[in-house]
Amino acid sequence: MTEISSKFSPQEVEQKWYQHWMQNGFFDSNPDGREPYTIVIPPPNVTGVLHMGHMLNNTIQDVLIRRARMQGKNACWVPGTDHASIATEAKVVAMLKEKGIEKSSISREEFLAHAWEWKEKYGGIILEQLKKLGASCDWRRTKFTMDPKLSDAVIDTFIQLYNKGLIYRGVRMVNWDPKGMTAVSDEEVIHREVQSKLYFIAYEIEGENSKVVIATTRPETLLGDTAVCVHPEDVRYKSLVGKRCIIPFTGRTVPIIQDEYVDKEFGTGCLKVTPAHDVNDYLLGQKHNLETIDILFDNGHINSPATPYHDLDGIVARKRIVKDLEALGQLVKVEDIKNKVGYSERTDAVIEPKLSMQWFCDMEKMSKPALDVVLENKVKLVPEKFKNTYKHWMENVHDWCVSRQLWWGQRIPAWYSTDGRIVVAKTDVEALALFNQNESQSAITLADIRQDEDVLDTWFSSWLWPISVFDGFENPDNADIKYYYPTQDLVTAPEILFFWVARMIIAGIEFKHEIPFSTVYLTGIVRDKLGRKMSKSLGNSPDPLDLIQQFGADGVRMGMLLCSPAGNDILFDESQVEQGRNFANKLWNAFRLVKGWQVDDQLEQPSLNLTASNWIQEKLHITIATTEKYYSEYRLSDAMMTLYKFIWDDCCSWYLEMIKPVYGSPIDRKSYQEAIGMLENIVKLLHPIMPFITEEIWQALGTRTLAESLIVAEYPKYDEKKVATALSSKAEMAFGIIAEVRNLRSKRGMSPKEALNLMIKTGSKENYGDFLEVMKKLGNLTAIEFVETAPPSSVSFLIEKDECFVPLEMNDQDAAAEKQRIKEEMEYLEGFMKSVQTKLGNERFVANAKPEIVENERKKMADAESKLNTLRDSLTKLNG
RNA sequence: CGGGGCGUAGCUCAGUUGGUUUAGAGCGCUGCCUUGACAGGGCAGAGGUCAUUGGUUCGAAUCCAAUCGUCUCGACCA
Repeated sequence: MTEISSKFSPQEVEQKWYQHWMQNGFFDSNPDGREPYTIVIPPPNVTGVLHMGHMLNNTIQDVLIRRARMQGKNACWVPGTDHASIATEAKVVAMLKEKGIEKSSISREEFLAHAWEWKEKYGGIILEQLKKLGASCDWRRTKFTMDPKLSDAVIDTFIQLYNKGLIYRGVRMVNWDPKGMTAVSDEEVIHREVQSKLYFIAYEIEGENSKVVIATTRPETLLGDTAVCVHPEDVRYKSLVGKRCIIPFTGRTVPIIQDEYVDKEFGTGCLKVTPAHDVNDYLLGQKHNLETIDILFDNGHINSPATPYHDLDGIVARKRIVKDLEALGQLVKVEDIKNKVGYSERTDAVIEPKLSMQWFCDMEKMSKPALDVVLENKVKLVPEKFKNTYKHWMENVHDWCVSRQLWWGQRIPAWYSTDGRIVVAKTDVEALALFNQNESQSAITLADIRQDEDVLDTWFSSWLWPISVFDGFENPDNADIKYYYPTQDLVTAPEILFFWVARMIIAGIEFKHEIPFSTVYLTGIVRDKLGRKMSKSLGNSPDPLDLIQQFGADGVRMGMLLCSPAGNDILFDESQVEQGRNFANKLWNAFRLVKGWQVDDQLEQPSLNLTASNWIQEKLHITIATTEKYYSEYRLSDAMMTLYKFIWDDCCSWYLEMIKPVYGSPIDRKSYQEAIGMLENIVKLLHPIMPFITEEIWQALGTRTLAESLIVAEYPKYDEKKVATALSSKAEMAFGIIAEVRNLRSKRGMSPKEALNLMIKTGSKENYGDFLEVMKKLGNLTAIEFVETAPPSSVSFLIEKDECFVPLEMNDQDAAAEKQRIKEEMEYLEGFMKSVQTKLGNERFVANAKPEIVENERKKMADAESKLNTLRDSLTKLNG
């Protein structure tokens, strides 16, 4: 046994077994007669590297998949990545810039060639990192949202929805990201409260020597003002309505109009209206037929050729305009104000509301059935509290802006003719045919049409994921899609419940007429121990691969699970993965102990070991039942903790200590084999959570064929017969006595090696019979006898209703301490009885409470009374 | 501003439709213990007016209301 290290070292073990599983195809799944269990991975961003959120999320998926596999299901975990159009395009643009190439100087085709090259080089990193974690994905099935088949699916569904009238093109106010130079969806805008300034600016009234003062946080937008608006009931401005005022720097005059939208209390009660750059102003503009003046270039620079601010950056222009207004005496005052500003999720640029021509997906009709399936629990959200959030969002959906002004992604299959017509078709040839189908006179040619320059939102690919990874669009009858769809569980972060989960449900129903998965497990957000979200900018996130290196993948997996109750955020602290590593080490040493025993075939099994074996079997099956229940409720951390306590406390602290032969002596064959069997059950139960160390121990416990690898071993099943022995409560009493005896030694400064005798005064000796030998061994007791009366000079303690005595020489000090102890115990009991008596003395309690509750209170009372009597007797004797 | 969640031991959390001892776990903490599987260990111990206030009830950590704190989602107040 000396050749087995006392410390478990994960590194080489992890690599060895991951290769073993991979090379022998244990992760692979093909349709067959078994029940399928399928998870599609939430495809990480192809530019991404593994962070703590991925670790948690993918650990949970792997636990579910490995457990299902051991339960005999056909487990299929489909991996892949998404193309993350904005993020990837930004990275490629940056890379090109470093090489001295401007995106604007190359063609779309050249750019895409660079992008693909970049993707091939860096795109697989995150998947390789998942392997370090132990993820048992079917890697043969790895998909990318821009794979030909998945792209075809995107284009085909776009065409299909367009033909159904669910996709349209229109000028709308969109969220413009001036850094990414693209529109983004509402969901990609993060609103943050910031400290801003509110500028009060005087506009001259045309033809009069008077002014009107407006208030704005964005003075530069005045260049695009096309009205000033007041509240119709605002008496202060009644006389101004219908007049015109002069917009500074532009020489333009705009009407003063009235609308109830204006808040009389805010600012001066006069609102400047810029329909091109504010959603509300846009609505006002439509209502009052106002002109729309777009004063921003796509890069956020001012587009106002007649003014000195032309082509200045928006922020620079703001400063200049404020300064110039001040010089003109038109800046009345500046106030500090807190307001919410939208930032781009991808580039962190300030979002500019901007009017532009975009493609939209009509969400209202499609979302209704997707709401119903969740409300009816056909798609179960775990934890359930997310149902509310989901409902609220689905009842207030807005149309989804699906076009992006980028090159990286699926190009929108819309074609424009030089005479201003639009068709949607898969290829230019098909488009041309559509253009010409009703043409009686001169048909147009390919040279007369051009394709839309924009690509589709990445989520327009991801929402098809559970179908497209199985080729369910092009080949709707193929074996995979028929077998694996709908999938079972989806594990993801609550942040993308709408971005992704809701849209997948919509797509599933729309295109497949079936929900894509039956359960959505929403993990918590990983935060640091101060409760802050982990982020690159804060630098508060540990590197997951460093953690694995330091604590082992098993330790990290277990550490993460232990502290992640469903749906609650997890406050990550390194001590948690340390706990995971320590647990792995504990298991390792239990294995080392058993493996090191000498076996003597001549030895009979002692009765002690038989009891131990029966008792631990009983505990094992209670544990199986408990974890089973927790898994069914997706309470993984509770399942984990149940196993932790079973293994550490029941198996290591009690069972192995019971059967452990004295140093240097051998063990009997039967006990040895039972111990090995117990270890085998433990590693099976633990394998989904800690795959590496368990496979290592499993393989070392016996000679295994390939097919007998732990990853495909049969998961232990609950057996009612095993708990019929009813040894648990007896064991608890024995353990209680052992603890009291140990405590007694400790309090008196005695060595654990000093043997003692024990006497028990009880009415039910049968409670002890099985465990007498256990008590002797673990309590270091020479003899245990049953007595009718208390022996002289002894320390006593109570176990349930029974009194136990340990005969000891008692000096006065000992006797006094003993008396004190008994008195304290009596006080506790008296207090307890008083509280029970209050209940029983209350007539209304006795009248109203359920009979069994009242009966139980009476029993509590009687038990306490009998204990109290026992203690009183002991005290009398001591006082003797 | 609106919706939702959460406040139980130093920390992270359990506590099942109100009653099983005067509330539990893991970690941490304190004391003691090392030739003997493991100091990444063993044994023992301390530690909580269940956020606050009121209500319903024979009985409340549990149900209701308000308050405070905290997190989260949503929103058009310039």
